[in-house]
Amino acid sequence: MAKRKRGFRKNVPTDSTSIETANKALPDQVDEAYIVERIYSAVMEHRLPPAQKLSELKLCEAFGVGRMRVRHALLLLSDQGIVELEANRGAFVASPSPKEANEVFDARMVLEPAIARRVAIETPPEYLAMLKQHISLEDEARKYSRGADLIRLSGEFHVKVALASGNLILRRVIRELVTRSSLIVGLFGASNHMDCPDGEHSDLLGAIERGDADTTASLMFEHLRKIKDGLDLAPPRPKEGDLKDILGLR
Amino acid sequence: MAKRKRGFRKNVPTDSTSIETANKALPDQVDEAYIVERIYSAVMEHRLPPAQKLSELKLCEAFGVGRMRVRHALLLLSDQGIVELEANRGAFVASPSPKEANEVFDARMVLEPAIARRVAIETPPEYLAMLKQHISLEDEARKYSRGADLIRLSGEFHVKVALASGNLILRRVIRELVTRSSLIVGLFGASNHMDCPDGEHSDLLGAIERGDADTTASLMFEHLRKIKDGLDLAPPRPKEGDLKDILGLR
DNA sequence: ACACCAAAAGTTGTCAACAATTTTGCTATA
DNA sequence: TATAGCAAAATTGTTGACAACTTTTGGTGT
Repeated sequence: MAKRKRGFRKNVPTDSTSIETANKALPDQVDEAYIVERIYSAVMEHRLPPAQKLSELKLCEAFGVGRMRVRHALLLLSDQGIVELEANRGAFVASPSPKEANEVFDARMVLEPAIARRVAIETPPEYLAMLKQHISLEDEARKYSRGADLIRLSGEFHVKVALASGNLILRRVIRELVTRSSLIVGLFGASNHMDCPDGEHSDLLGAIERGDADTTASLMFEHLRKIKDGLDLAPPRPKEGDLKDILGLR
Repeated sequence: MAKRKRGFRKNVPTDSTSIETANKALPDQVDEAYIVERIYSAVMEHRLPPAQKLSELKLCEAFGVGRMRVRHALLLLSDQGIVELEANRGAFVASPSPKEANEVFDARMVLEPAIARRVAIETPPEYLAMLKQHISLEDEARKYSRGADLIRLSGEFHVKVALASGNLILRRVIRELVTRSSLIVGLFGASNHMDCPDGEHSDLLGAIERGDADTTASLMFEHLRKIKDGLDLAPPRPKEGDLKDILGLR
């Protein structure tokens, strides 16, 4: 990512927007990477819904930066499938089609078991501790029914497993896919959907701790399959033109 | 990627640069994706060496576009580790450190066997034909000692295996890693280095055709290990300041 | 001859104005 | 009242000028 030396902000917004929900102070230097991170987070926490318009002006005000920074960030996000750019119409949070959704989960079911297997074979102890702590956070969120936190944590677990490989490239790949999955779950998740069924992360960690590579891989695979099966991808969502069909007019 | 409707070029360059080697006519619409593709290709064919300066002005002339397009392309490339941006100094073809090189091959050795396994389990016939044809291209290049072609084809084979999964996300991930590998081989490849040893791609395809998933995965793993072992990653390359050490002065 | 400093040249980063397009709101007409 | 057409407003895309920084060049003094 680009390095910035002289990244001075011009004006700090007084109000917080839908993206800057928590009244966190903005960092001294707001660069493209920071904006990308914040949008990633907002998507992961289901605060930015699919197809949400991302107006340049609003983002400029939210982050207190010029339009260029925002456009750069949106370009990067679009390259990763998190945002869709339409010429002269602006940027929108991606709204994956069922076909794309299939592709994302298909990719995850190929990649994540392999990564998890590798983690099971050899995990630096500090990463094991991180995973353990993460699961206790999940338990706590579940215990106190903090739904929003649980959603975020469920996704983050997968990212942390990838991180536990010690390889930042793998983390990056999985983070991208997990974020897109978050959009997909928001779109296609049934009402009674569970993002990551209760004990499964815990079972996975157990297999990793035992160094049981095969079990780890197959647990990860089944775990993802279960999530995917919980989605309702069958009927392709109707296009704009089919509005009449949706509303039963015709 | 951003869609463009009115992408008119302003002036077509008369000379061809190091990037625009083949005197191919530029497409009507030169968008960011096209520039990115061309730089990808140039890196894969070892025509753009690591640390090569990518001047905005020269790229503008080469592609006949405004500075904005070029900057967008460079930003995307830097996000993928193909290009490094230094503030106020410009863009350079990435020059991976031994540590990064390790990380890239490490990631490939985790991901590619899993992808290859999946391809072995189920390959649409049209992709099988594509892989076969590709190997015959490689054979031809070897036969007539077309070294430059062989380098490019060796890398492309891995991308095509990923493509044979039918999943474009997987293709994208592997393409990024293969391109970075091309830089790494250029930097750390021993003089007698073989990018992809002779018969190995052929063996791999054989295992895929037989549907032998386990063999496919392990062949891919060993293949990558062999390539990595052919590199000389041991001594971290000296930094600029250590020039005296290199020249034996001090 | 060499180190040091200053000016100049060249390149990148930023901004603001403008152009192009889409969206919105209004008006006239059937 | 509903609709088509048109004008205004809002938003995005692009360009060119300028500012900030780096590198090179040339000069000066020791």
